[in-house]
Amino acid sequence: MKRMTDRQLRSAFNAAGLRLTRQRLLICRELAGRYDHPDVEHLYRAVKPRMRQMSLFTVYRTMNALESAGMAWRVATWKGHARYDGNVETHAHFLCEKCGRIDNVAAHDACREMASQAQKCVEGSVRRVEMMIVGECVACQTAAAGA
Amino acid sequence: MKRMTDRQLRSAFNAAGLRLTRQRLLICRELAGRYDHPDVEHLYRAVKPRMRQMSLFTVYRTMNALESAGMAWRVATWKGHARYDGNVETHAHFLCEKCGRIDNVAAHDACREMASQAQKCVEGSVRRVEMMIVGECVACQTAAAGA
DNA sequence: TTATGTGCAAAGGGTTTGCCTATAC
DNA sequence: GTATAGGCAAACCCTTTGCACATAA
Repeated sequence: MKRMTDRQLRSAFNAAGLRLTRQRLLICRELAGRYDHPDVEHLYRAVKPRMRQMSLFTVYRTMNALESAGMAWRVATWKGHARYDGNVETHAHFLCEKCGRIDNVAAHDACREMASQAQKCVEGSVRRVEMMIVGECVACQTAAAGA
Repeated sequence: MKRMTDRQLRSAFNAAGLRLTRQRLLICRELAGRYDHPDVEHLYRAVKPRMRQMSLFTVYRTMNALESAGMAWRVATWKGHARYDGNVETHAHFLCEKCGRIDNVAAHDACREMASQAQKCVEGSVRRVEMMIVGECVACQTAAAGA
């Protein structure tokens, strides 16, 4: 999600037919400030201390709403957990299969190529493009070598 | 999975420390003959009539084994179902968010670019690259327009 | 022969849904 | 004021695991 004032965020929500509640505002702010592509559980744990009555269910529902509105992307599933990204522009990720770490990747050329080609390659409509490099991160490689 | 004789398939399994059982053979053959990226349930339904004692659990375990061995890829998750592909070369997919249809996509240039760049873009090791175009297929667009 | 895989049942765990209350518009 | 969202609990459903038996090597 791009840097937005509360007012801009409210407009974005309303344009999507959604209301901007205090819970949703807090979740959006948390997601926008993160680059680790958190799952629902992590978002909940980060946000709960700042709002006592925040519930895990609300985070689930908020993420579904954001995804439907195109304001956030479900970028991967790791060990059954959905992982989210507030950055809704075509960009690539690296997923470590061992620890689940997801990094942004600067594969600009490939992303440009894919973004520009996507619509020509398919019959239907294109909503977004996901590019993921799957492997093992350095930390896990080091740990495995040491063990 | 490439076209293989039973003998070649057995060698591939054994090289991965796996045994080629009648169940696994049947599942592999089914997966190799499909281009719709089936989930476990669909594989099971296709294979069950040809082997009475085949169990759903075995399909789950077989797919996990194939994935670990790099003989099949879990290419997407749709509505909580893991979807599999026997073709383990870098290629792109189109996923229809409405109906879950997954097609192969001929985005050769982008795939080549991504495959050649991937290792340069990340610190860790690269196991595979997934490229997915997400949108709505023509059938669903038509259905929506007609409704 | 012996480690590996299968079948079954039951548990596990992330996610969704129904209902009532609270709140954004 | 009214439709929408939150809170809670219970249900859902895909998937995994433990154990005894079967089987590939």
